[in-house]
Amino acid sequence: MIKEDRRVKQITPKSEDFSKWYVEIIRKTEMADYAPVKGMMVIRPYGYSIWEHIQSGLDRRIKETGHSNAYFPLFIPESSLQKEAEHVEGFTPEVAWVTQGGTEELEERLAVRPTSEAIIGSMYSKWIKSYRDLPLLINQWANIVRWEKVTRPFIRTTEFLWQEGHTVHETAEEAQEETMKILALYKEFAETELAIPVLSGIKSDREKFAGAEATYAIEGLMGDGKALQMGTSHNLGQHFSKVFQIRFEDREQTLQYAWQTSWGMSTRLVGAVVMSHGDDSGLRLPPRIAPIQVVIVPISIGDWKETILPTAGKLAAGLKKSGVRVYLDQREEYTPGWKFADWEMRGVPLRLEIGPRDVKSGQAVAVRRDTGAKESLSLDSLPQAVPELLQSIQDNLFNQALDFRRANTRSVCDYEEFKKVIETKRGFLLVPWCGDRACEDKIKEETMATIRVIPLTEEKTEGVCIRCEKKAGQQAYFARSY
RNA sequence: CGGGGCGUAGCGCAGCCCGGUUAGCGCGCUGCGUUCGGGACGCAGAGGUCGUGGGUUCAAAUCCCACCGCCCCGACCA
Repeated sequence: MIKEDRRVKQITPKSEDFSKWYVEIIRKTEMADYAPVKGMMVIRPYGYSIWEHIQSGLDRRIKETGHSNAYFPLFIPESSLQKEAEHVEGFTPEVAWVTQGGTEELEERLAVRPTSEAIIGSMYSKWIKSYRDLPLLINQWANIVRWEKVTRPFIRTTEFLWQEGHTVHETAEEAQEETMKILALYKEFAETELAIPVLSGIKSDREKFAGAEATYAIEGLMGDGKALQMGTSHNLGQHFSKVFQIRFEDREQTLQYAWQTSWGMSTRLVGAVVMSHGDDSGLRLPPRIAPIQVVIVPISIGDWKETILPTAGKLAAGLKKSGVRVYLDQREEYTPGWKFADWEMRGVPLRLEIGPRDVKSGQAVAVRRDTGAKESLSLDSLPQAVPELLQSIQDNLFNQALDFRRANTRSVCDYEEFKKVIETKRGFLLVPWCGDRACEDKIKEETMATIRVIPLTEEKTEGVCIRCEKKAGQQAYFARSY
């Protein structure tokens, strides 16, 4: 029998060095590679395919809720970017500038978009005249540049891909409704497609988007106990409409500033999938976003090309017909054992092995990536059984991640205990908080933990602030984060 | 941007202290053959601006300076 450790010799164990484990997975599975410019990466076909599946699931939901895609320019005139004071202040440290076109110095510098509120605001002011033009519901898929000091593949790169929704509404209520609708959409997406349970709620002022009235977010818990912001939905109020003069004549024939929202999710989600589900053997991909959902490995013995391959080929065709993304690995230069390990590392949810014994008995051995469980299934049953198995794997990955998050979410009232848990176990800590920025800052200074979200409950909280012992009106989830 | 570590073949590393033939090893890669139900084996091969640029020296992977990149730990952020 094969010992466990033989399978994993290529990857640093997760428990030994999480960061190293993460980077090794990204590179060894050929998801991405470092580019010549600091902080920039190439997304290779395997990684890009995961992103494409994320895109399609998200794009479908965005369209189903009435939004249309459009595309705005990469460059933003400096004067536009500087209109919203808080926005400029927030983004200035990480904006890349174009100062020259060809050999000519530009009269006005151009910002490479760090986000598109400014450029979109300047266009919306031209398009919106009447309440009849509202709501305006636009999304764009784009690349973004933020000059970050510390980068990590997928999680934080200088350039990244994302979608950003930018909507305009007649009333504050409608804008708020939109903000919450998208927050719910993001949560549902993360949980059903990525199999990552997320907390959702509102950000503290300290953590909110530069220029927003309020920021809502979904937060996932990664395998090392650190939180990751996975999507944000902002209620922009009238901040941008006032500076970009986005005005409309309302139903009472008075001129009003419009109410806006913006929201985004990015290629960071690919990193979230790796860090939520991966294990010591490599990736474990949720079937819904896996580039390959099922790999068929024929056991290459003797005259296998005549005796086994036809059956394997028929099986592959049958699965493809039932909508499964299947790959028949008929490479001759690798042994079956090598292929098993390789596909496990790449996170393929389900493997089907077919050897001489299986052909004889009309079966195949199915091996789940999530549990490692093996079972023999009849070939006839597979076109039905495989989609069910994939769903079961999807559900199990979600449940495992949920168990992990539950085990690592703690209610704490004592600050000493808080510090101890953050230091030793990490995870989410739900604690009473007075609502003061000063306490939040001190907690960050002293423990490196920040408020991830403040849950959206109507319930009143009893007790006193964990840090200052004033009366706490609310509870907040704290964690160390990426 | 601060503190620490690292950069030698595609990947992982040795060599560097104490400068001195053609710069090594494992894996991977190429060819041929035997194999193949959990990372096969034999034989033959290919592959290197020793991160980049300067300097010291008769001589630099090795010593000195600068720069670049990556990783970790902090300050800032999808």
